[in-house]
Amino acid sequence: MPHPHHRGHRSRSRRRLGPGRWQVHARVERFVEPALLLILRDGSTHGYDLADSLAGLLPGERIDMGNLYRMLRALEAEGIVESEWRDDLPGRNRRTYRLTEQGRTLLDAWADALGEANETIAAFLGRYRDGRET
Amino acid sequence: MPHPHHRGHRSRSRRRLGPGRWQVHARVERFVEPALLLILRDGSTHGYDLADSLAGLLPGERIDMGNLYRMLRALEAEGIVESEWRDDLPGRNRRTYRLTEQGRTLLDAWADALGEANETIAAFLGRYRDGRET
DNA sequence: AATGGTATATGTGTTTCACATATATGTCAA
DNA sequence: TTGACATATATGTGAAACACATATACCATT
Repeated sequence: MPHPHHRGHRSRSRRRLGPGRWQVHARVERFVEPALLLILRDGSTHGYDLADSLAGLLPGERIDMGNLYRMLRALEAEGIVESEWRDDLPGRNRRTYRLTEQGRTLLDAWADALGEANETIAAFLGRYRDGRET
Repeated sequence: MPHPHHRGHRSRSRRRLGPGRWQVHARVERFVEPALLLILRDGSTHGYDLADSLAGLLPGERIDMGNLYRMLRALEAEGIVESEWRDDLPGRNRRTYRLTEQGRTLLDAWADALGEANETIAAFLGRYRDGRET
């Protein structure tokens, strides 16, 4: 039984590579949520299958199944998604999720917000490049 | 003396407005850091003044002075920025920051990462709109 | 001397998240 | 038929990022 001990404190967005070298990763907070909603808008599925679909929308991100299921249950408690146990399908039983009307509304709100975020980032990059070119 | 009690748990990225209505805010994690570095690349200043400049890069965000100063001190500990106390300037004493070589390298890494994030968001929005148009 | 703006901090609880672990079932091969 | 492995759905837990509150001190103006 190996000691967990003190696993070195790592930032989520920055990882040290060497003196003065950082591997940086820019993440949108809670981005799995809108990704989930978008996938469910295009057809209902179950949690485990959602992980595969998420990989396409989240390049370079590792999908955490634990947090994914937690999020699905939270979304259901809020009326964003609805689920149903299916035992008629091949393979073992699974819970199938679909988007509600409220979920659709929330997806639209996320799309607006992500559009704004994109403009904010674009403005940053514009100013960044302005300074480089001179 | 008012009780802090249980201040209702608020998400940073979602705020309830009514049943089925959410105010959504898409944020890039740790975005103040690259913003800070970009501002310092274009000229050194002190913390309090940085807050004003940050407002331009972070539309709709409230700048937290406490966390801002904490971040500046952390960046200095990592060699990303350097600071100097100035008592020769008008007004009260203040600590003036400037970007180091390492800081410049980190800024470049952030710019790369933010470019990727923008593409990820754009891909999301593309798929979102594809579904709407049909 | 009191008020208010400037300037730099620390304290602290919540949310988000990474990583570990638990549990049960279906499939396939030795 | 047992063992290994993939499928499928969860819970436990600690750390990082952050929002909000508070502290301190100086300067200018009334």
